[in-house]
Amino acid sequence: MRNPEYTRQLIIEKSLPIFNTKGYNAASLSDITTATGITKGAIYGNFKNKDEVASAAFDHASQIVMGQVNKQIQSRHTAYEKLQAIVDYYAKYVNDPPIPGGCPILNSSIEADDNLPFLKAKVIRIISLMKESLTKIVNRGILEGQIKRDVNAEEFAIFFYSTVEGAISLSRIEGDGRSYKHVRSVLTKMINEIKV
Amino acid sequence: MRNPEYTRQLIIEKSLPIFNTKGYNAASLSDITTATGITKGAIYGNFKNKDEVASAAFDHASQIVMGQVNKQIQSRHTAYEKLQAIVDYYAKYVNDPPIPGGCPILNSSIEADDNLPFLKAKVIRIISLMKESLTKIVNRGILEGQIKRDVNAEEFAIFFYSTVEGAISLSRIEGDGRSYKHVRSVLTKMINEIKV
DNA sequence: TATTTAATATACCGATCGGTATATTTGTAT
DNA sequence: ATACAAATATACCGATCGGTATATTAAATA
Repeated sequence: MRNPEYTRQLIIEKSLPIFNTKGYNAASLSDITTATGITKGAIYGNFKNKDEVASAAFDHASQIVMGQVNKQIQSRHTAYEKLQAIVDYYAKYVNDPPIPGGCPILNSSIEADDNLPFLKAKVIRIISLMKESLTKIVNRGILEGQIKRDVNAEEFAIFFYSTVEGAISLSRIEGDGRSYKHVRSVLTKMINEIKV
Repeated sequence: MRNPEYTRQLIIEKSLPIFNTKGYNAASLSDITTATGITKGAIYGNFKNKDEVASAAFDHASQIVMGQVNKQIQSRHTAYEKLQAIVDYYAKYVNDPPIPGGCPILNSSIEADDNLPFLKAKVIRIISLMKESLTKIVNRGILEGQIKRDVNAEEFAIFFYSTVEGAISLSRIEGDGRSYKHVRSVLTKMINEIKV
């Protein structure tokens, strides 16, 4: 009662930016109680433990990121427009990311790698989805005669995603978008080069 | 007495892999005392606080990485060979990095970004050195007629570094080198394309 | 409106954190 | 050999951690 679904959602939404900025270890339960205005009792009434909160928060983050990326993809009608739209979309991760703290996939990837197996599995899955989505764009582009037939779709997708994530991390730590702009420039050229 | 320089070095060398795998926050003083076999008294006799230990450890990491990269650079005599050697060098970061936990620059970049200003400054500096080093390779390559004159050296350097770091994070979380191999393949093509 | 039950708040737990004050040990110089 | 000083070890500090047991509150049912 007192709407546990709302409480659960409140916890997820308020804790996500905390996990994404401070990281899983540094984000404390008291950070979450402060941010939500509710108590530990309510948190542990809705989640088994801190891992489950972080897990749910990451799922929420994945949903946001994938949703926004898919929106970019669906609003364009050719493969090269879709790719360019994704590059442009990620530009905002430098100064105004959809979730404070930068890209949650990249952040969680680094932190979960050696220490958080429950998160690692989720990160791997969402990265796989991203790669798959990008690969499909290229492959469909080839089928529809927009992209050159000799392009290795999966290879291009992995390369594309690596470059974008790397550029975000670079520009974020530097605190300005110059590096990302340079990378964007190169990626734009590459997108144009694989056009038919 | 009892060789404080040795003790200091011991602390730095033993704490570095701990910081690099667990992250600054999760790495505890007791982790370090366990790894070194010395006590907190010895640590605080040689360092002001935990920040200073992490700071010194990161400096050590920077030295290792830059040293190994420079070794790759110096052992090749053309720009494209140098660039290819760097790509090949970073391949080992996936399964057998020089410092356990992956690339300390990337890891620290993500963790320091929003929370650790003392580390952030150091990360920015070492990234700047990496970019400068890569830019010089390309520029010198242009001057010596190995690289096409219309290549934007700084842009290529930033792009190159972003891609490599992104590829490492991808391959590390996935736990195998397939993604890195794909990225390597694309980068090799690009290196060949900027050759005269 | 009284009762029940689910949801949230409160109060507390042991463990561990970074850090410090002090005791002990060790090398050095006298 | 002894005294001194520097380096390290020990013992302790308050704060905070994640987590839990219990009390309180509020909605649903009757």
